[in-house]
Amino acid sequence: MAIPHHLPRPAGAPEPGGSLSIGDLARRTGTKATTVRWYEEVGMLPPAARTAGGHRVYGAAHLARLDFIRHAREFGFPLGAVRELLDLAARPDGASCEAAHGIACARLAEVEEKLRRLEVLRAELARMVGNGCRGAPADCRILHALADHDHGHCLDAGHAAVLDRPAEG
Amino acid sequence: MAIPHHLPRPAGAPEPGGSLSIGDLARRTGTKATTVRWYEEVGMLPPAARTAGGHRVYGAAHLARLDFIRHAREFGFPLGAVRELLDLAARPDGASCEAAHGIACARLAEVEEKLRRLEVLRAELARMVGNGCRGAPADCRILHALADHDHGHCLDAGHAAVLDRPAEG
DNA sequence: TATGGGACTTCCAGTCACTGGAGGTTCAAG
DNA sequence: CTTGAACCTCCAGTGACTGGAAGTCCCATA
Repeated sequence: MAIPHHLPRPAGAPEPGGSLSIGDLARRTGTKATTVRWYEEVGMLPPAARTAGGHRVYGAAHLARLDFIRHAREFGFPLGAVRELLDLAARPDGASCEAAHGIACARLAEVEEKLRRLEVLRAELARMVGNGCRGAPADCRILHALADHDHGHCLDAGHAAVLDRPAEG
Repeated sequence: MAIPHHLPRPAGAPEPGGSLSIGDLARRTGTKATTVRWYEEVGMLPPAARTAGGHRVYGAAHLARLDFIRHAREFGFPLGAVRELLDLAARPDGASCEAAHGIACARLAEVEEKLRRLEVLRAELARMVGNGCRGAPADCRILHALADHDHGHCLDAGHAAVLDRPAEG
C-alpha cells in the first residue's frame, strides 16, 4: 500500500480515486467531521479542495493519510509523533525506519509503565472496595483510606504516579 | 482521623494547629502552589484567610482536606468524584458509605477496563516493534502496520478503544 | 533600619485532542 | 422549487492543571 504523503494537490484538481465529502471521509475513517476539519486546521491533513459553494472535497490520498493518522492515534501515539511518523513514511531513505522503530519502542515502554502502575492501582482499589463498610462515614473504610495516606491503608505509594501523564491512550 | 469538612472558617480567625503559607501547604501535600490556588478557584478548597498583605494562610483543616483531595486524585478519581466523596465524608449519615462504595467500584471497573485495553495494545505494539525492519520505509513494518488496518497486521481491533477516555489515571 | 531576594499576588494564555453549539449556506433528492 | 440534511465558519468549552509576566510582600541578615 502506498503510504500517503502530505503535500496537497493543487486546489481544484480532481483526485484520482473518486471524490468524497467530509462526511464520507469521516464515515470511512471512523472520525467525526469536526475532527477532520480540526486536523486540517492544525496541519495534520493538507487543505482540501473545495466545491464552488465552499464544501470540502477529498480524494484517495486524504483517505489514506487520515487512515494512517487514526490508526496511529489508536495506538496512542500523540499527534506530534504521528506527524513524525508521517514525515518518515514520506521520506524514501532507510534511516527513517530506525526512527520509526524508536518512536514505537518509546510508546511501548510508556504502555508497559502505565500497565505496571494501573496494576498497583487496581490492587489498592480492589482492597478498598473489598473491605465492606457499614454505618456512619466516620467508620467507612473507603473514606478513611482516602483521608489517611500513612496509616497502613496503602499497599504501595506507587499509585501516586498514575496521574503523571494525564492524556493517555 | 477527622475527615475535613469544606466550610471555610471566618476570614482572619486563627486556625487550630498552626498557620501555613501556600508554599508550606504545597510542600506538605506534594502539590504545587499554583494548583492550590486553582483548587480554591474551582471550589475544591475553601478560600484561605489572608495576611494584611494579602498572602494566603492555611490551617489544619485545609491541610487535611487537601491531603484527601490529592490522595483521591492519585487513585484517579476525577475532581467531580472527589467533590462527591468529600461531601459524603462531611455528612454524618450512614447512606454516604454506600455511595462512596459505588464511586470506588465504578473507578475500579474503569481501571480494569483500561488494563484490558492496554494489554491488547501492548501485545500489538510489541509485535510491531519485534518485527525488525530494514531498508527503505516502503518496507518498514512499523509504518506498514500503521498504514494498513485491514491487512492482517492487527491482532485485534480492540486497541481502537484505548483512547476512549483521554484523561486517565 | 535598610536591603536583598525568595515567596507571594493576580491575570491570562497555553497544554492535548478534540467536541459542541450558534447561525448561516449549499447540495441533492423528490 | 422545496425540503431538509449536510455543510460552512467562528468561538467556547472540556479536565486538570501549568507557566509566564509584572508587580508586591515578608523576613532574615547586615
